[in-house]
Amino acid sequence: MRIKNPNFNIEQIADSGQCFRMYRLPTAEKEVKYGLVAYGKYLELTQISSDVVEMSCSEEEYLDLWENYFDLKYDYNKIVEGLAKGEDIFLREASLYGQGIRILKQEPFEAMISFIISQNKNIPSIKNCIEGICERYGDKLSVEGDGVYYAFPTPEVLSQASKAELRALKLGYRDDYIISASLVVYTKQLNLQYLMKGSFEESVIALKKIHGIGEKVANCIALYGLHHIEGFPVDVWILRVLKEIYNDQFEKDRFKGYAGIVQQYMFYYMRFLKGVK
DNA sequence: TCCCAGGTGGGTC
DNA sequence: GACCCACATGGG
Repeated sequence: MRIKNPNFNIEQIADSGQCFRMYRLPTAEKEVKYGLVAYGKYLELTQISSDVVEMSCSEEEYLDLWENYFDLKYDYNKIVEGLAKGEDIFLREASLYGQGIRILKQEPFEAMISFIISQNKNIPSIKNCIEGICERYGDKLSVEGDGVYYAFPTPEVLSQASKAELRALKLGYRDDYIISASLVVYTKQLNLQYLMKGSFEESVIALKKIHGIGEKVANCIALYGLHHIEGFPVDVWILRVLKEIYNDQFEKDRFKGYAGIVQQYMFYYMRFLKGVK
C-alpha cells in the first residue's frame, strides 16, 4: 500500500516520544525504513518521498487497521497551516519543523503500561523496558522472513507477573504500578474502551485513581491510548517550553480541542533545539 | 561523583 | 492547595 499525505513522516513520528515500538531498520543507501508492532501485527514502513509512505500490508489490512492507527483521516495540514500562519513564532517554527507528525491511535492498554513505565526514565531506557516485557510476556508473532516479534502482553498475563521478574527487567519501583494497573484492566474495574468513548476529563479522573498514574501519565494515556487529542501532557521538556519560551504565560485554550497535537510539535521541536538526537 | 530522564506517592506545612 | 523527598535504573 502506498499512501500519499503531506503530513506523514515516519521518522518524525518514531522520534516524537509518543510510541516506543517503532524500529529503524538498516537499509542500503539513505532509505528511511521502520518496522512496527501494534495490535498483534508487524508492519514495515518506507518513506518514499516527503509525502509518500509505502506500507507492507494489503489494502484490506490498511483499511481495517493502519489507516485508523495512523489517524490518516484527520487533516493535520489544517493544524500546521493554522500555526504556520499564526502570530506565535515558536509554534510557527515548531509546526513546520514537525509537520510530518501524527498522533497515533495506540492500543489503550499498551499506552497505559508504557507511560507508567516512562516516568523518570529517558526514551531509550523506556524502549528497552517495553521490549523486555514484550519478549517475556507477549505472544510470539509469526512473520515471514527472519525477524522475530512479540505482541504487547495482555492485561491478564501482565497482572500475573511477579515483582521479582519485573525487577529483573529493570522496571525498578514501577513493578507494583504495572501489576496493579494490569489487574484493574483485567478485572474490568477500569474499562479503557468505555473511557475512549467518553470525555477527556472523565478519562483523566478515572486514570489518576490508579496507583502510579498522576497528571502527566494520565494525559499521555488519554492522548496516545484513548485518542483524546485535547490531552496535554507536561513533562520536563514541555515544562521547559512553557518556562523558557512562554515565561509561564502559555495559553493552552487557544488550541481548544486539539492541544495534544500542538503539544507534540512543541515537544519534538524543543528536543531538537536542545540537541537531543 | 553528580545529574538527568515524557513523574508519582507520601509526607509535611 | 504548595513544597519537600525517596523511589530503581542507566547514561552522560
